[in-house]
Amino acid sequence: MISKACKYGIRATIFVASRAEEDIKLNVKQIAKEVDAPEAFTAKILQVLNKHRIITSLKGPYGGFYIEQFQLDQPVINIVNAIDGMSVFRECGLGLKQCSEKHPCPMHDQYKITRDTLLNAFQQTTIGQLAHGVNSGTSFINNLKLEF
Amino acid sequence: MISKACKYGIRATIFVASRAEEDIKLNVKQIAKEVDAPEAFTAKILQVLNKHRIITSLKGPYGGFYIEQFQLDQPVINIVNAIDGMSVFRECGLGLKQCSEKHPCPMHDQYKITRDTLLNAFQQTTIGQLAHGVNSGTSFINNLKLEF
DNA sequence: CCTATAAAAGATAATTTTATCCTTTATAGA
DNA sequence: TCTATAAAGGATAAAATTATCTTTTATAGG
Repeated sequence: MISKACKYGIRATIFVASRAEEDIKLNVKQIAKEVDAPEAFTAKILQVLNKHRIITSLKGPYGGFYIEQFQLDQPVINIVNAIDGMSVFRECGLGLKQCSEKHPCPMHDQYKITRDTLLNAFQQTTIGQLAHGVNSGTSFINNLKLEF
Repeated sequence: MISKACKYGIRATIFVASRAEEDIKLNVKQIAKEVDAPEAFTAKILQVLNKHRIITSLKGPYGGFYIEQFQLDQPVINIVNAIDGMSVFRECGLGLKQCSEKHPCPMHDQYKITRDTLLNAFQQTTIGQLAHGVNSGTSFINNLKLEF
């Protein structure tokens, strides 16, 4: 449903947002490492996010990625839209090109509910809210590092 | 979330099920055509479905695919499980390898709800029920053929 | 203005998923 | 037993997605 690129993008954005207070910029290496994503691929995704004004970037020394106050209030759906587009929320659960109330697939009603539930979650939740969860230690954007 | 192969598989199964009454067997060509899926790929999928006893096949002349009465009562989740496996219903919405109540990603609760809603739909719905919808004309397994 | 740094951009590669083709096996009927 | 039919199985191929590497552009500071 949602691409791997988009998931990396959401995690990266939340990380950058979680550091909004500190007046520092994060570079690709730091971000990729923190969110357990491949570095070069993360760079591409950050590029897209910057282009869509989800986050902000600055080139050169002391440059990097950061998030501005107004960007913290953006809903998470903006990230999904930037990377995957909105079509997933219109697509049929059984893959039909035409599937609607008038011409529904056999699972239309049930699938629509789940699709809309997820869309709603993405629309109602802001980047700032998720970053706050991470900062307060109630949620995480990376995997557990198991020492051995 | 759910692969294209799985969607083709569900549509194909529903079609075969919708013809359970008639004592005929359907061949790959007929099935692929009816559900708007590529023929050779559909053949592979039908193979898997037969192996998992979602549908039944018979080789040779007058052979083909058909569904038995007891198979009509199977929940749709059995098709998903046969083709994609159950891992999608355990996977993290933001792609973390470890994501659980104890170590949740920032969207864990919300994503879990949608994931469970869909799982529940697949578990509660039988193949026979969906086939009935198609037979009664309330739902469809193929695209509209627009004449021009 | 020069240098070092970091993102942007462009080209390419690897992997996964989707799709096709060819050969083998099973089976019904003549 | 022979032939025709249709699925099963195996080997490839094409497309899409994920991932990497190299070059270019912007910018801060000396």
